[in-house]
Amino acid sequence: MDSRMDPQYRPEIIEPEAQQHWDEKQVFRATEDSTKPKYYCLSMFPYPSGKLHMGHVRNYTIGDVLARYHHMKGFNVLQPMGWDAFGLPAENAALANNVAPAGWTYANIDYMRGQLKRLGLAVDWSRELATCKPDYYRWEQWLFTELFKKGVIYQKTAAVNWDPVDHTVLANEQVIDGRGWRSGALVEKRDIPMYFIRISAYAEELLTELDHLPGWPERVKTMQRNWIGKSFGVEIHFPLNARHQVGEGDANPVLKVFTTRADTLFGVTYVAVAAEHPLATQAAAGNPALAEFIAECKQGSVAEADMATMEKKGMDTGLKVYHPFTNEPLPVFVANYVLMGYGEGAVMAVPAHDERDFAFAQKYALPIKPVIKPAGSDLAQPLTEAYTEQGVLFDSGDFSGRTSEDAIDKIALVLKNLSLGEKRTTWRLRDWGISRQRYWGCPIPIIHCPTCGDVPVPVDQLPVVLPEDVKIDIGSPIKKMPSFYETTCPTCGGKAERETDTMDTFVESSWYYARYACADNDTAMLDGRANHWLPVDQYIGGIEHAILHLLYARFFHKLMRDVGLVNSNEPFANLLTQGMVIADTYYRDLGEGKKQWINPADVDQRDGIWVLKTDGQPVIVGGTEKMSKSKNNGVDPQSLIDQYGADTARLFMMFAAPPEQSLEWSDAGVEGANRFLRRLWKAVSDHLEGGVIAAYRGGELSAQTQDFRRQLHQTIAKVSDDIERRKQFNTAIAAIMELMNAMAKLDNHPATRAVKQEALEAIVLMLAPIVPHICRSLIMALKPGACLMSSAWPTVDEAALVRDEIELMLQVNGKLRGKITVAIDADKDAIEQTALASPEVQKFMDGQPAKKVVVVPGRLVNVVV
RNA sequence: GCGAAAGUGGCGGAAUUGGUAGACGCACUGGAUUUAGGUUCCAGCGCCUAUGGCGUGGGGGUUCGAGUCCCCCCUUUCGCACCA
Repeated sequence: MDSRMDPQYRPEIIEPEAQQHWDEKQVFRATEDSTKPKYYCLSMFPYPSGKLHMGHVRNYTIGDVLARYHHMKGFNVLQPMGWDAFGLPAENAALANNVAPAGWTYANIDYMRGQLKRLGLAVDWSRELATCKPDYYRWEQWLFTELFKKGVIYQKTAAVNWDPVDHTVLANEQVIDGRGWRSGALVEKRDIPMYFIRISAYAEELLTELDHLPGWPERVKTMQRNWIGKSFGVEIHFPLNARHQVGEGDANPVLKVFTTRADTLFGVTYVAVAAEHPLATQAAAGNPALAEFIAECKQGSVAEADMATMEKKGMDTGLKVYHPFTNEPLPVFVANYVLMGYGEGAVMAVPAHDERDFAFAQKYALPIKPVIKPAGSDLAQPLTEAYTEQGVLFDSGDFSGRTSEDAIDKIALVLKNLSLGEKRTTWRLRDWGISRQRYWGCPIPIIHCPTCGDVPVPVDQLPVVLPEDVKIDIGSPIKKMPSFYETTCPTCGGKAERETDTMDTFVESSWYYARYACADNDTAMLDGRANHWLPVDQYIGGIEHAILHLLYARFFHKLMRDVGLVNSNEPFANLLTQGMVIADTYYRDLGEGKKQWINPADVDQRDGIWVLKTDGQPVIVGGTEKMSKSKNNGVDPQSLIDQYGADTARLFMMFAAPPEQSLEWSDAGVEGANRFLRRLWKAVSDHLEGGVIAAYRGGELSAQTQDFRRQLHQTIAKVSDDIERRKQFNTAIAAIMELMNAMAKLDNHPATRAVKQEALEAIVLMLAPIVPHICRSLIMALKPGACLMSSAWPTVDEAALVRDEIELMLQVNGKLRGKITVAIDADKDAIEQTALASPEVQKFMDGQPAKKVVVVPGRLVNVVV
């Protein structure tokens, strides 16, 4: 093969050849082999939206590099792939194109599977799963019934976005500026019954276990901690009637509030309740204006970001509550910024020490009463803004003079003695509502019986199969399909109706990682193989999943543990959150604020200005944004692969940016990646023209070749560390490029050629996880008979790293002034003497002795004069 | 609004533990090769008033030494529970 090696790099020939070979030999098939350490490498599975986008290519290349690297390091690697196949886009596509969601989804899966295979991923396709298939979701339904029986799943009402024109529930993304996306009608909040999973019961464990996940990015853990939001505070009861003596509180009805700032209790000037609070409903009964205001509060979407940014409004209910200590009457307001779902749905308002309350008090001319001041100084009054720091109490009765921290404890104690409150822990985390009023999802396995109530579908009647042959209109077709919902009660045998809601698609993605271990099991959700492979050793996916998906999956793992399905506590040992793929945007102004977005592939730069290729007329350059349909700035990976091959696509993705950062698309960068691969091919081809030679095993080398060999082994050490520990592939590639540049300067003596053979073998193997197809061809050319998939990762020859001299930077007063060369074992005194004697230092000493000399071993000397 | 990150040449980025700022690549410039374009190869490439000085979003601080640590500010991005 060596002498007959094609002098041209032809990815269109070698890539299909390699893929066919791997496929036929089933080299990526994983079996439970306990003789080797296991490595379960998982990338977040794709939603089958139609075709692969660049984000997928990036995600799966990162995963593949890690999987292939660990394979070369001797691990038994599992890398599976599947489809997160239920979801809203299938219903939208069905409406737009008049096709059934199932057919659309399956066609997309088939197409995208082909695309993934063209990337050359080391995936075990025998474990492929799709969440929309009954053999997957039947186990989700089974677990639902188990959890329902345990009381972990329960029913209650919750607010949804209701479109009053289309008579349908809208997802948050279907609400645009408070209106339904299709009807344009003002959206309302509506309470409907839904099923909830008690994630709140696991809040403490979900929080504390974060401390035992060293392989997770700190920022993801911080976001999850904040999301769970454990806060220590005080529940305070405000009596609804004035008290005539202490201790009367017991029989007096109270309004409960929760606060983390009980120290500000004497600064309360009003209380505010949510629109849905019983007290608000009670007050509205005889107050039409208030009833109207409460109705107005129910307009708009349920999204928290919308609620938080809307104008803060309120209305006095006319009701009063009484301060638990001073017995002072306080007005009760209904406020649109108080959330019924958090704490007690009521807050005590302290305008002097809370920004929102301050703004609200100014708007409605409510009193602002400061009670906290910084330690050792006074507050400038009147306040121009809320003082939100903790400090020292004043004007607070017996508590004046205490610090905030001290006062919180003391106030809680006194309240407890009065039976008017106590210390409490609350959580921001709410139970997970999993009911969706949509069609394309996993049916909730519940039967509503007029006599027996909600009955879970018995195991022998599972799965409840979602009918796939349907016509899509506004609203879920199974809600209008008696053949689906008419049934009999499993308990009493009487007429009953099936639940027609489906589950949140986050449920499917909360346990798929475990199912890959035993996707072929048709008698149980999971078996012993799950415990062999779990936890996932490396999970890779977008940072946008930092909270919801990753928290739900952690939660589900604990649920599965507690029904005996898995024996570990956490699903993902190491997490890598990859950044977005972004690209420049181009547009033309159509007037009236409308823009025509133009794809980057259709523009060209001519004489410094960007023009549309088809008409040569200029276009406007927008910002660099996430690749998206709306900005038409997506670059199709398919055309990239067709033009340059999968290896170029993979190399560009890995080289352009470190995995956690966003990656900017660049046509020129792709060219550069391709150029490097052609140079690599040519380097091997040129080297082999000199004839077959064995890799260097020892013997005399010129100083230059010895230096190069040291660089080779330093590079092996660096690349291994970059991939394994730092997961920073761009610097690994850069180091290999540097090594290639250095190699090009070497001579062709036989000893040097042996070192080049050693270097090229190492370079090809180090690049193999990133660009496997070209490396398969090159290793076979370099070492006739070699097989890439059985080649081991190169090892560092410690002897090659030895050196006897080292260069130190020379600084004077912290500024670089020169360099000195010292023996590797030179001590501090010797280095200091060499530095002080150097002409660079003498120039600045001016005959004076040095004030100080700092020696940093192996790095630099700093002389202070 | 709340929570979390990130700002370094013309561009993407490097600098791993407070110790040579700008590795590697792109773009650009000059040269060689070529009928020409492309390719390939060689060299140069932070800025300035250039034997020196200034430079990591802006302002202050700690240190012999700061892109890195601390305080304040600005900008951008991500998430916010029914998009996945």
